[in-house]
Amino acid sequence: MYIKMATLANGQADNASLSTSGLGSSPGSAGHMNGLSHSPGNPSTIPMKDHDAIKLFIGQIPRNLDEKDLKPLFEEFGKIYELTVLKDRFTGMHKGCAFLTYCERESALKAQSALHEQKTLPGMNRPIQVKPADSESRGDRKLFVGMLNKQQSEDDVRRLFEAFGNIEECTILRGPDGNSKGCAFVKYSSHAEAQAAINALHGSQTMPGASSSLVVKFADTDKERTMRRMQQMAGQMGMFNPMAIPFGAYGAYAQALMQQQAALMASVAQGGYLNPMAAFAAAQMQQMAALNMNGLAAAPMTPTSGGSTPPGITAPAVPSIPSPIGVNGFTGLPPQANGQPAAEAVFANGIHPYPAQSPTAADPLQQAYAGVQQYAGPAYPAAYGQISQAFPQPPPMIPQQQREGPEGCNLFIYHLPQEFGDAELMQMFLPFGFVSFDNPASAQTAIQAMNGFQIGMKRLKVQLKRPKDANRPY
DNA sequence: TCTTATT
Repeated sequence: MYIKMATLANGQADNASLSTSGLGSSPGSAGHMNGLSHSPGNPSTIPMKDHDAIKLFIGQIPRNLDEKDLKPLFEEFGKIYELTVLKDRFTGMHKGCAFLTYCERESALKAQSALHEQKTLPGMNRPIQVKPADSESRGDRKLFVGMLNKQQSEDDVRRLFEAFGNIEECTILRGPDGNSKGCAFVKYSSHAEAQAAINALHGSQTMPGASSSLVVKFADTDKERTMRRMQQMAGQMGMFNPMAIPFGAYGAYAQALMQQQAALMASVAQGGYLNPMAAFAAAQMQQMAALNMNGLAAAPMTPTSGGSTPPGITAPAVPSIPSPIGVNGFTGLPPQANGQPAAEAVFANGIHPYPAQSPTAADPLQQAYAGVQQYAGPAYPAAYGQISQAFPQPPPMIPQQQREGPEGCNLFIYHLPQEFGDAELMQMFLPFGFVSFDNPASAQTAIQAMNGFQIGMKRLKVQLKRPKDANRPY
C-alpha cells in the first residue's frame, strides 16, 4: 500500500496531476529541458545551496512522473535547488529514478528519513528510495555476502557484520516469491569498515545448509555487472558456452551472427553513419571484446588471427559459415571452418529500433535504411554529439557494398527479446533486427538454422523480409 | 551467490 500522494504533497498534488504524462519530451531535449533547476520563485533571488548540500538519488519513481509531478512531493521538506529525472541519453526513456538537491543540507536529511522506503508510488512494487547519490559516497564500501543460510534475515546479517563498522544498508536478495537467494548486500559508512569485515568474515564459517564457507567481498562494480549480464545473455544464445555443442549448428551460427554484428556495428558506428543506439550497442560489444582479451570470457569471441575452430565449438552443420568482414580487430570466425572454404560474406545492414513490432504501413524498415544512407556523410547530427566522445576520430572506413542485399537475401527476425531485464540489454539487442546475405541460398540456410531458435522463453521467427513493394497484410 | 535505476 502507498500513502496517498495528496498527503505527502501537502495537498498540492492530486491524482490527476500525478497521472499527467511526461511523454512530451523528445530524446534530443531530454535532460536539461525538463530539469527543475534553481527553484523558480522570486527571480531576483540567486539560488544558493549549502556548501555541504547532499545530492540525493531518488529511486522507484513511476515512469510517467516527470519533474513537475515530483516537485510537490519533495518541496514539502525544503526548497529544491535541482531536481532531474534521469533519462536515457539516446532514447530519452525515463529511467525510473532522479537526482534531487535541496538548497539546504537539512532538507535532504529530512526528506531521506521521511520518505526512504516509507511509501510506494503508484504502480511500483518497491518503496521509494531516497538516499545520497553514489557520487556523494566515498569509495567502495558495499559488500556482497554469499553462502548465507536462506533462513537468515536482514537482522541476522546485521548482527554478523555490525562489529566492523556502521552499517548503512543491509539487504537480503530475494526472488519474486520472497525467498532468500542466500546472499546479501551490506553497505558500510567507509571502505575501511568494509575491508575489516572482509578480513574477519570471509571464509570464516559455513552456514548450516550452505555448500561452502561464507563469502564476503566487495560487490560488483557497474562494469562488472554489465559484463556478467552480457555473458549470461551470450550463454543463453549459446555463443560462449561450451555446452553449445549439443546445439550444433545453432550455437555456432548464432555466434557467427553475433560476431558479424559486432564487427559491422563497430565499423559503421566509427564511420559515423549509424544511429546512436547502434553506436551504443557497438560500444558495448567492444567493451565485451576487450574484456574477453583479459580472459574474463571464454575463447570464441577472441579475435582470431586466422586459426582453427575454437575448442568446444562444433562447426555448424550448415554448409558454410559466412566469412567475416574484418574490422577494428574483429576478424570474426576463422576464414576456414571445418575444413570448408570460406563462404560468401554475410552482412547485417538494417538497423531498426523496434524489430519486434510488425513492419507495417509506413515501413519503418525502409525508413531505417533511408536514415542510414541519409547520414552517409562525415557530419553527425548535432543532437548526437555524445557519439563523437565515444568515437573521437571516426575513420572513413565503410565497406561500399554493405547495403541491403538483393531481393530474397534479406531476413527479418521476429521475437527477439525486447526485455532482458533492463534497458541496456534491450538496447544491445534492438539492432539485431536485420541480417542480409549476398545470395538467396545463404539466406535460406540461415532461416533453416535459426528459425525457431530458442532464446529464453521465446523462439526466433526468421523469414525472408518482404519485398519493398509487397502488400503487407498484417 | 551480485538488486531497482546513479547524470
